Amino acid sequence: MSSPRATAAAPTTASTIDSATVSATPDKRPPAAERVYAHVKEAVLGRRYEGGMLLTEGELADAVGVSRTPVREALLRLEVEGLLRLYPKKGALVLPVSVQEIGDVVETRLLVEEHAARRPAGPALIAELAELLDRQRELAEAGDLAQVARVDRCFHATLVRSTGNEILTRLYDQLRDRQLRMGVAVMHAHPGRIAQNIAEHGEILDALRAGDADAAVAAVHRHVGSVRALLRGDVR
Amino acid sequence: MSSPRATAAAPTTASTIDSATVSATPDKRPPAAERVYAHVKEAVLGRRYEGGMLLTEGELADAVGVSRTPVREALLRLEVEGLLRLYPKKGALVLPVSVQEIGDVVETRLLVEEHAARRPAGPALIAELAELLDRQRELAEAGDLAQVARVDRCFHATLVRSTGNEILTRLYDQLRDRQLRMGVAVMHAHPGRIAQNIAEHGEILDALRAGDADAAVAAVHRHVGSVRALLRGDVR
DNA sequence: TGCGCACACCTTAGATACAACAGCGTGCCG
DNA sequence: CGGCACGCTGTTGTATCTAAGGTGTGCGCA
Repeated sequence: MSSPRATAAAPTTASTIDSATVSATPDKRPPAAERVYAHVKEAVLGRRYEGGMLLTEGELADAVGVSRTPVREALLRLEVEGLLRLYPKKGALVLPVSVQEIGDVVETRLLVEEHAARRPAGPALIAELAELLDRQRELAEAGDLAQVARVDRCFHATLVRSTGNEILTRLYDQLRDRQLRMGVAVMHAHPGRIAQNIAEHGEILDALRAGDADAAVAAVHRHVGSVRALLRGDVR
Repeated sequence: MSSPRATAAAPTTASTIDSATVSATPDKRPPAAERVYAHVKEAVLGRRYEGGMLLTEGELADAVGVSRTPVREALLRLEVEGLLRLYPKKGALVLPVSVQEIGDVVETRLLVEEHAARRPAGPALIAELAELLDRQRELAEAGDLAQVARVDRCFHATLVRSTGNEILTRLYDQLRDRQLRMGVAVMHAHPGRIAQNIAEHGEILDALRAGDADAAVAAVHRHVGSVRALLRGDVR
């Protein structure tokens, strides 16, 4: 634990020039500080770092095999995203999911998505959404739950992106990340939920196709509403 | 526009800091890295660092009188807030305000504020807003434009905060910051605007008092709409 | 004269070293 | 026996140092 410096992580120690430059190293350098960010984020979202846990820069530095400097960077970004809270001289607290947070996330999602659904949808958008929906159906039949969830998220993200508003798009992505912490097992726990999910997507798409803004908003409202119900039940 | 190199040496009007930091005050220390954040943010919002300018860590470190490490931290935060864009090995670009950004900010403001206005307002909220409006009237008569702007912002922020949604509250604050870059001189350039602003606030408050959600939303819509018109005209 | 290559400078990226601070336990003193 | 104070430990905050990357410029060569 207390080994201060990374001893193992030396992929670039290959001193022989030729081998290093040409073929031996398959360019194994995902931007360093990014690794920490990805590591922590994944761990927090995947609940491997549980809420209430206190992370320290040193620990993470060891765990990922870098120094504290990039760790700091990553922690800062994650705090802005609302996953951590940095305490001045104590460490980084993994924020526990609160009822407040769940409510806020869902309310904001609803606000953004309804806004997106209210706008008239062009043919390109409709085609894109239709394809995503098809894909989701296939994956659901194949039983690939993880992929289903991915496409589900993509469906919504596409809708939001269609507003052309970068602020909302970025915000929405963050919301989905935070929501990930709340309901990872939702789909898994309720297999029937997948069919309902797809059906609701279909309703949204149909309303958009028909150019009926009110219906689209209503469909989104129902859809997010049912997600909220699931999350409420999933609070621990 | 195309000036490639940063000519940012001059704007260090805050050079008085160093004298303050060293000896003048014995036990006074505003959180260190925060100073850089405040410095840069203020400079960017106040347009002393103009859009398109390329800041370097070293310059800022010198300017504020700290090392590059806290500068890095500040720059990172500011990038997330959308004021800067960090280019991998070049520096921090002060993002120029674009038409796209103006549109996005106003659209998002509108979305959030309308949402807030739609909710029924309790007596406490109404009282608070009424007091702010009064204060604004007084300040306007006294001719204190800066304070008027401050209270104006507070009025809206209070309304948004009344939703109890922390995500929206934080978002809204950021939006107002970004808007600051776009229309600092708006109020000053159009003195008659102040009266209109106060009148529009009054409309919002009245609608909330009456519990008429639709009217409140409409009033907010008009208000933000007129702000948008001003900003459009203020684009340079 | 024009093109290309190489070097030099300026930048960030990351690592490490150092200082200050907070919390806490223990031991001393009343 | 209780309270206070001191010091120890673990943490972040900051500074400095080294490596690597990129860009522009200038020189050499065709």
